[in-house]
Amino acid sequence: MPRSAAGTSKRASKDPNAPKRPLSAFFLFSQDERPDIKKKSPSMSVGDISKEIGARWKKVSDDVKKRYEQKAAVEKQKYEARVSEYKKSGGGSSPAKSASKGSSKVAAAAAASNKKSPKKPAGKKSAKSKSSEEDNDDDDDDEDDDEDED
DNA sequence: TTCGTGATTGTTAAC
DNA sequence: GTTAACAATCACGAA
Repeated sequence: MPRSAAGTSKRASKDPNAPKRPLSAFFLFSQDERPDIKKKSPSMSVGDISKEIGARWKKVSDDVKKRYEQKAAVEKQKYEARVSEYKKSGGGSSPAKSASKGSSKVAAAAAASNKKSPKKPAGKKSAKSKSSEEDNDDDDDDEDDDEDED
């Protein structure tokens, strides 16, 4: 089924400043596998790599899956916390406010996305996070790691 | 120069 | 309960 077919904007309430959704177990798995697949097959396109990841995902043992699911659960908790903060900051009512100083990373990311993709809400192509914040320790510094511009 | 496309699965949230 | 959007990734093409 064509997921991107419907342009009905069922979720018109999508806020550009809303926290990004957490990565699922499969996506965490893909992040680990993608570099490996790329290394083995540099000529593979993103779509092909995705297929390969999907195939591998079906083959991995439950133990491995469980490990990724646990990581995904952690991400989910962080996401929920971020949503909480986001709603407290205005819940999209006043994006400018949160962008000013309300939500740390969300605002920064939104600002960055906004600068890069002013047309798109959350920037489907935001990405680039790895290149930019590869030095970012994957802990939970997403609460307050920016704001150095002030 | 900048953005969309493609392809995957899981999760979330709107209806 | 159902359904569709959206999450990461990035080379490449199109405008």
